[in-house]
Amino acid sequence: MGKRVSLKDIADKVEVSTALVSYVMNGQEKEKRVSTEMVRKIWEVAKELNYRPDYIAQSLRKGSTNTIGLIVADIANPFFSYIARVVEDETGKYGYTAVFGSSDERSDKFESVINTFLNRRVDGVIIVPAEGTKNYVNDLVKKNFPTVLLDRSFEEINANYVGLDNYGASFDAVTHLVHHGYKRIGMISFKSSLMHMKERVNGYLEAMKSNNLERHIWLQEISRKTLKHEIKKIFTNFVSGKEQVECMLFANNEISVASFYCIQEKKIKIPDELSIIGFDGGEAFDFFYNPVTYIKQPIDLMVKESVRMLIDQINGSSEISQVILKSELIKRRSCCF
Amino acid sequence: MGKRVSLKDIADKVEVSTALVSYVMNGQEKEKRVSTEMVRKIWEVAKELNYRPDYIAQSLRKGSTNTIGLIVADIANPFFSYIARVVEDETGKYGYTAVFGSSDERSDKFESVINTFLNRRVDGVIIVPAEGTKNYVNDLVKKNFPTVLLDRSFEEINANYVGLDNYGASFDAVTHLVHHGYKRIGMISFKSSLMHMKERVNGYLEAMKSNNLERHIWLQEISRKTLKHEIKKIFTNFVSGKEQVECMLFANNEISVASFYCIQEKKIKIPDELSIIGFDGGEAFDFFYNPVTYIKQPIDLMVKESVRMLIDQINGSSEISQVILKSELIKRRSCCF
DNA sequence: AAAGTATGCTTAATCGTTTAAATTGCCAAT
DNA sequence: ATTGGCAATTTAAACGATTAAGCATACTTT
Repeated sequence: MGKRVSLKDIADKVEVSTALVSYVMNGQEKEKRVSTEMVRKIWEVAKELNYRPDYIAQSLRKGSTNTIGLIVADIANPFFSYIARVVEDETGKYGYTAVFGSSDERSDKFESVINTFLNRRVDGVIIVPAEGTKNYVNDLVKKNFPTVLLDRSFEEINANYVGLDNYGASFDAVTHLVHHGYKRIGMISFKSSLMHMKERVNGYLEAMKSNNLERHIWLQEISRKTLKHEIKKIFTNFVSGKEQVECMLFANNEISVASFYCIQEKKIKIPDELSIIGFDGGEAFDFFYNPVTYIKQPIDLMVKESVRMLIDQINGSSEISQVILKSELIKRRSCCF
Repeated sequence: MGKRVSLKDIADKVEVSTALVSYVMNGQEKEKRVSTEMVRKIWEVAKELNYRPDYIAQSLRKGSTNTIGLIVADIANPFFSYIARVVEDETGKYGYTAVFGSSDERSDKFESVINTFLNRRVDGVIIVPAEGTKNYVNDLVKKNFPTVLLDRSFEEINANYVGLDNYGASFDAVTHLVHHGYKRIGMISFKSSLMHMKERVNGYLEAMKSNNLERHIWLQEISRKTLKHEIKKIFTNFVSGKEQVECMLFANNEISVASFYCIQEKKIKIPDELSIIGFDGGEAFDFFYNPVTYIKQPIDLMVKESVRMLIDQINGSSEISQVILKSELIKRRSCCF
């Protein structure tokens, strides 16, 4: 493979020092008083040799890579791949490149990915933390490593965070259902120590209570590892009439999609036999035979804000802030019609 | 932020040279005859200081970054995000990290992304080429830069390539339809100079011809830029009875999904009024009110193969090969029922 | 004429590694 | 006594950039 062209190659050809070439390449010809004629010559040769700066060498010298890491649960999940896309575009605007990694919701993979990022000297990270990564994340934050938590956070960690008002989202959704006459409103969520999940559940519970529907609370907290199996069990019971529930709220898109498959298979009529409402949206929600009502997160806004916060930190700001955004209920035929 | 720990910090503390520490860190204690006692001490201090090698420095010195670049059309598109996920896992197995970029099917963005990759000194690239990038890709290949084309290729370029038997996929799909009694079979595809698109169209055309259905050829080659608008026009005409077509083959998932939205909106009955069949699959295909028959690409296999080929090249192999894989027709209710 | 200053360029250290080659002691063999 | 060999370690260059500091030379000032 053709050898790379370095500053030295240009310097040799023009018969000057590499310093001078560097100044010109970086547009410092004014400050460093390089003669007009020399600037011309150097650019000419640089173009002739098709010079490309070596970012690796620049990074080593400058101590920064102009790279930020994004770690999500699974880049193949539409929710996260959309986030990735916006991160890519947004960081690009600031002259940064984004690198991605999937944690699979496992703390060991999470750590391995983030260690790789750190070894590669990313300037900062945007993290959708996985279960059990609290201490690791806390260490990062304490070390003052530029970090922004996205979508999920931990209690007792004072970190930059951008996320949804999850409590309010659930609360409002349930309230909306109640206003449409539903009483037996249930929820399927993950057993999780992560704040966002807890808040979604709390919003549901509190909304039920404040509407005097405590006796109708129907909460299935399932484990991610046995997702499909547990969902299947729930709907088998539902079909056999064991579960008295008119409407189900799905706590995220994984649960939603798994439920959709089950509902489709068991030919449960939506919304006649059961109303449903989920988080996040996506193609599955749009094309389910009756489009599914969902709680829409302002992903673009969330990502823009988190990138901005991260870049601020990288540039030295030590201000810590939590940004909580409002969701929007997209009403469709799967309930309240 | 806490200063990084370097080899020198360990060396200073143990009072030896950095070379010795480097040998130990790289497991070369045998070859370099480092004393057992010294090995112990160095590891002890390394752990105490929590030493992490600086990949940037290593890369500069070694001339390789252990990174490969993947460039797709849009990381938010489920087809590509799934590819990205498999690439991430697969490269990980070889000790490589993957970086991603989206071209948005634009040659200028494509070049800008790949230039960034090259400046960052990725060891190789897996490319889903965009329209109009043939010359650029050709240059890479000619320079012997490790490159694998995925999903799409160009004529007259002798590059490593992994893709589908697109001609056969279309041909077989149409043949299958013919066997089920369809005659007026149409296709919607993109106007494109890219091989995979042309082949899909050719497969359709040839299958029509060899079944004596030439008179029923109905081919809409639309432009990606005006996708939604043109799709809308097509279905408006269809509804008004202007188009005599019983079944439509969608040339990729973008066209499919755009069509699904239109079909849903216009309440066209599938498969009663129109049968449909698409490429790629995904949640949209699964949840469309009648699940959509589609041509399934063996993505896992394709990616595994392309990563393997790329790593081979990086390791010095100069063998060039084209791997063409077979698709599978996933039959569902949107046609032939 | 001496001193000051503006101009245009070079020198050399530095970032954190890797690694070929050199060095130092020590012991055994001639 | 000299040589050779081995074990254990050090030295120093290299990767490709950046950048503070230094050094001529020429041009103004007083």
